[in-house]
Amino acid sequence: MRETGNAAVLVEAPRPYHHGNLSHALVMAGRRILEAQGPAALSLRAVAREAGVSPAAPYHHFKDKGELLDAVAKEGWHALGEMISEARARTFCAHETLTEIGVAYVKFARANPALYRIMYDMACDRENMPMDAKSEDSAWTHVAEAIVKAGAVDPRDARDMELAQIALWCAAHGVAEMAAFKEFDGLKAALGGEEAFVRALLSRIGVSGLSRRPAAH
Amino acid sequence: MRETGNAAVLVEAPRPYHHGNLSHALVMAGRRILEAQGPAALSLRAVAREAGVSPAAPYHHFKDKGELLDAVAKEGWHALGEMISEARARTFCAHETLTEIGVAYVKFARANPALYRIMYDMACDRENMPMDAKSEDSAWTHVAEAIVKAGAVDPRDARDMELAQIALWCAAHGVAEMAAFKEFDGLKAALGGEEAFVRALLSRIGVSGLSRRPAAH
DNA sequence: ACATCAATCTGAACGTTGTCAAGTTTATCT
DNA sequence: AGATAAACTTGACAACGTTCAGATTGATGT
Repeated sequence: MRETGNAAVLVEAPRPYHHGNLSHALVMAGRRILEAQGPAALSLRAVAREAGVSPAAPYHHFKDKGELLDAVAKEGWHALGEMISEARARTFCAHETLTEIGVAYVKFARANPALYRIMYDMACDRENMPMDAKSEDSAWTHVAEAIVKAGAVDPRDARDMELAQIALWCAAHGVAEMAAFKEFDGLKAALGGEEAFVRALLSRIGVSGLSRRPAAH
Repeated sequence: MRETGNAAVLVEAPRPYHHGNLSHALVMAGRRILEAQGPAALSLRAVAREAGVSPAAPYHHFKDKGELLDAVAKEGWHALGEMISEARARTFCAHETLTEIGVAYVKFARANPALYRIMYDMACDRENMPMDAKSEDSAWTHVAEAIVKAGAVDPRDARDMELAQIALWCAAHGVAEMAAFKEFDGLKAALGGEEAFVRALLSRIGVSGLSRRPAAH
């Protein structure tokens, strides 16, 4: 890609003036900082530093700090989508699929808490869904499929369909963020680890039974 | 703004050097800024400015910006607790109570989104619950009571009890944050407003039936 | 091959933020 | 009254987001 010299013995070539593709490198640097030092350390300048460029360089690729974070978030949603796809591929019965997708979602959010927070923040304002439902292979459509397979939602009732999807998303999001509370460390341990805790909550919420039509009260 | 003159015709006395009780005034100023200008505008200096003191004054009452936010959050949890109490007082049947508590929770979070975000952030790290369960009259105990009354949770199984409470909390939190997505504006309108949307989600998640023991899959 | 040009990156700057040390003002206690 | 502690101000520092005028480069057209 870059080096002109004979041997770049170490990792990086002696950084040519033009970086190759900085925008991608910046996003990666962002993720690295997020994982290593937490969300408080994620400054534009720190990202630029990590990528080895001047503090003003990012402005040629992103109009804002916000736009950079957007890109990081997009990356995150993509990665989460793959986790969900894998979870779906591992399962057979539809109820199981819903549960496993939920667990995968929560696991991802818990493994990258700072990233997940940014993903959520960025998705809030956007008009369009993070994982675009248009794509045939999106996680969103996988969930829709699983819900239909699982039963009682009439796939012709688009509104009800969407509600069920959102409800599942709510549950996953809620559990993911609650699992971050220190408060529950004791209970987690008592249940045999965080995954058990998460599964217990998801099943309490009735994720695997989300397809049931709600009882009129 | 300052005037020392004879009559403080308007709201405030001509602020003596010692502010009375600044800590409280700062918390209030914080809430005001949060509501009026959003979370991005909530800087220590802005809060101090709003309270009419120098940027360094808050440090005599809070060790950190974080500690100030903590205080703001505490205020928020208190206010939310009152909403929940009211919701409980309005209802009779236990299923209804659970639903109405959920709706009240979400309504509060949606009415003060920036404040709610801070409340969540601050609760994350803390060891102790935001609404302390010890108090006889806490919202947490109200929920516990409603869950027991609603049925199938064995109140002697403390662990199961706690799980049910957390599950309800997850649901409320999830719905509250999902309701912030612009994405769903269309669906909200189609359902006849945000409250209808929220109720549909909560009932889909099965909040009113949270007391059911989870089905083994 | 060479000049041109737009894209890319640097350097220095501005205003704002969180935080601290040192000084000033007020209240309280003896 | 005089001393002591509490509450507040002033002024400073580094770090941040952002901008802008230039320096550097790879690509393009001749």
